[in-house]
Amino acid sequence: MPDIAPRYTPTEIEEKRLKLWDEKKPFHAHAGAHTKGPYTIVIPPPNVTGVLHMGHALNNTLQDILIRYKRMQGFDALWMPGTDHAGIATQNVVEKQLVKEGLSREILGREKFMERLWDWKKHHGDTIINQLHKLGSSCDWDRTRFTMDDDYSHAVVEVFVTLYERGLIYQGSYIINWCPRCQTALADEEAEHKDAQGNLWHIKYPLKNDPSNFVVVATTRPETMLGDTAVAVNPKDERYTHLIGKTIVLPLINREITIIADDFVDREFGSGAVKVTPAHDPNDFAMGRRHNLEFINVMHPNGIMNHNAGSFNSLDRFEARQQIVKALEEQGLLLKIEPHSHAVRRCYRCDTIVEPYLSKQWFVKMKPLADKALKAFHDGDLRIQPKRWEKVYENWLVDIRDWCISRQIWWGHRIPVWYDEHGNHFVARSEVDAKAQAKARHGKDVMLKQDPDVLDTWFSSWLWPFATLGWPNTSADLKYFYPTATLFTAPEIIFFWVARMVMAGIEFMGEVPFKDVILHGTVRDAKGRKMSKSLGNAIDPLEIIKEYGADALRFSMILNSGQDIYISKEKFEIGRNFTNKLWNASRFVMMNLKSEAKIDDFSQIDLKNLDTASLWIISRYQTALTDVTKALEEFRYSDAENTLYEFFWATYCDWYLEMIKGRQDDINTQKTAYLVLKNTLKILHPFIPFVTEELFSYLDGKETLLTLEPWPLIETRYINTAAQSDIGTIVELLTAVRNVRAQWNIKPNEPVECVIITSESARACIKANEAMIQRLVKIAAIKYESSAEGIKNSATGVIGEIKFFIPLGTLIDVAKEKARISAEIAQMEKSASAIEGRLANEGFVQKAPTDVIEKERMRMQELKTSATALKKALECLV
RNA sequence: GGACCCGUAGCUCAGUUUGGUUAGAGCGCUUCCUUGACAUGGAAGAGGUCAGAGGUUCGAGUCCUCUCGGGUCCACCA
Repeated sequence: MPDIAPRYTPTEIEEKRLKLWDEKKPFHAHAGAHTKGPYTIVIPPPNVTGVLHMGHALNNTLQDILIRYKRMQGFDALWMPGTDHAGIATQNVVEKQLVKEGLSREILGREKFMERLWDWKKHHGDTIINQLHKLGSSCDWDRTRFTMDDDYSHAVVEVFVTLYERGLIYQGSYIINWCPRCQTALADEEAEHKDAQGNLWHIKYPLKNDPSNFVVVATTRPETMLGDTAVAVNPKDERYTHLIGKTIVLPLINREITIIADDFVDREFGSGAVKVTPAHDPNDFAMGRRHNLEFINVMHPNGIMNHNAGSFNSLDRFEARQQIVKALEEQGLLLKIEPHSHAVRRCYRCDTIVEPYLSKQWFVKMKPLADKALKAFHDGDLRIQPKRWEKVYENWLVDIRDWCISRQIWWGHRIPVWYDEHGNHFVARSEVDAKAQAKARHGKDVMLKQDPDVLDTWFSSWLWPFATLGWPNTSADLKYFYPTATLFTAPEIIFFWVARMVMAGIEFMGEVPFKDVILHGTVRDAKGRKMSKSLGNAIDPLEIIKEYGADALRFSMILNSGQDIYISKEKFEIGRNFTNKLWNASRFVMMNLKSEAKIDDFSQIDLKNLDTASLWIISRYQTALTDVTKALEEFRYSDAENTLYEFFWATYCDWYLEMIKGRQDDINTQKTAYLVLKNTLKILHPFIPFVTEELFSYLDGKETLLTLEPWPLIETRYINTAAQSDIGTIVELLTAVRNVRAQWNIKPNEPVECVIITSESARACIKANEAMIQRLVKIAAIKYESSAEGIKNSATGVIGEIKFFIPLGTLIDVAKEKARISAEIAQMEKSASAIEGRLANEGFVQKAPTDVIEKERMRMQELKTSATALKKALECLV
């Protein structure tokens, strides 16, 4: 192996690593390869239309950290990758292309259009997968699935048919959310509420028998009045009781409608009378059913008024609105226009205002599914983090409404339903099955036509955790790797995806699809705005990778992640600087490293002859490892990185490597520096996989696939414990400094660095005064042994022994130092008297718990003695 | 209209669950330093009425109420 290159070039080494990983396939998971069992996660499948954005980068980095960690722990760690066909989104993209060519899907016809879509998928659909790959995601790439793969589609059909057979899928005419631009039905979740400034138009509806009298109705959508088939009032509303049953002549088209009474009507709102348009409003639809009203549809699916609109036929719905208002005004039927802000539903894909529209669609009956998902949650089969999202999940399931799953587009899973010429439907797994059913029904072969619609995208994604493993076929993999362990995703899709996956998992696998759901924040710019292309504030992850490296991208992002993540380009310098530091420190350790120093285990270090700084770093390393492991177990990745950043940079580099300069010939020191670095690289690997593996391979002297290396063991014997105080040690320590100065001939104003090993009892006291002592004598590190046995194992075997080495050249200003210490003494005395005051307070003594009082008393004692000791210490400074 | 989250140093956040040391960290900033691992570096330092008001308490960043500011999710009053 050649030496580590003097300069760190992320792009180069990342390419090299990716190539190696593609070749060796270390991410491939075999059922039963390891004793620890399976650990599965599935990727939230990105859309095939997508290009990598920061949200993906975050989501996938989190998953990669988890799965690499689990792999190193010895699990059969499977990360299932794949993409979603994203029905409407993808169809829109291709339709836009067609427009450029002067074509449309109607011109092309279904078959040709589908070809174009598959073509598009083939050439662009894997873009995002390649980009995730670049990020270092350790997915089992050979298993990459697509929601429209043959076997996956098979699963979708199976689910549809099974649910139908279980009575959980039905067809019906209802008011659904209709996007006039995409010309398809949308689920409730796909029609987003957005506030809009509109008007409330108050319109006079004349009575038939008394045309000079009116009922006033208010509406935000005047164009729908053409489809009115009643006016409703509250039965308890005295203003109107005499009018119930009377006839009204609907203005503009002079159709006669009746005044009905319905409890739904709010007497307080508007005029207290409501126009009823059963074909264009969900409430009115319900009223229409209750009162057997006529359903008059006044619009074409594209939002253009139809023949029922009389003279407004062929106008766009918003144009019609204006014309109608104008006409009403001219006829003196417009009472007033009131500004009114309300929420309007818009298509989540194209932002077009959604029209409540009456049509025949397929629905999933959600209540029975939701109840099971709720029960699983209440039974603790499912945990959601952060906890505040639990309620969101719960509420949605409690108030759940049926799910409209048919879409009037072509890109997607065709609904497995066939119709005969009478309109009877046959739900079947295949056309052959459907034909057989029809034959049984009619006693002869009949012509069947398949439903032209396709299924909602989420009707396939909700099967993702098990359909990717081959369901409905029972494979060994499915049995072994299901259920998955943890799901990392964005809170936006709790309803769309998470809750529905839980339902499908329980319904078809009899088990929740994952134990833990971790919902992470949104990536925002420095000003807190969502990153989006349209705002122009998006930072392209690929650009960051190119400039700083994927490791830097990953590291910076996770380090920055709080609830939401605020990112600007400069933030990525932290990651770049850190990886660069890692590189240089490794170079330093490798300089003049003897080959026998290349060890794998701490037991190969002769602790008895080890310098104290090395003992200290081993202990600090063990502490860091413990903290990081704990943080990883609790999904606190930002904390884990912080610990590592601190440990490696501030502790290992700034202190330890500086301290051992000059004694690097010592084989034990070399061993320690080497092994601690090597293990730190391991611990850092899940976070920054490229640079750690590259450096590890240099250190190891051979190509190593770090993700297959075992996670380092926590060796508690190297970890120090806390204890009580022994103020004498400080005095002893400071006196010793004087002696050492004399012995080593160091000038009085020249500070020295030292590491001490001391008894457990001195810890608290030294700890409390560490800052001051460091200034005074530069205590680099303190090693504590907590028991007699520990002391026996320690390098010196002597309690309270103080070792000094490495005089520093930096001068300090003694007078300034004295002033500082005096200030500290004053501070301590102040604190002590504050506690004294508290202890003198009757209320405190009477009401505070005794252990608190005891603690306070001890603290005051400590402060007092510390202050005394420091006063003595001042005398040391000549 | 309902529910939730956030407000702590110039910036990003810990700390609040269970009230009890002198409220912490990183970045940034200031000053100084560098000829051999690293200026993508090293050392030292300044910087906070814990959004505001009131309450509970011997004691509040932490618990309660309200106000202000920022954000998110849900929602069929036309």
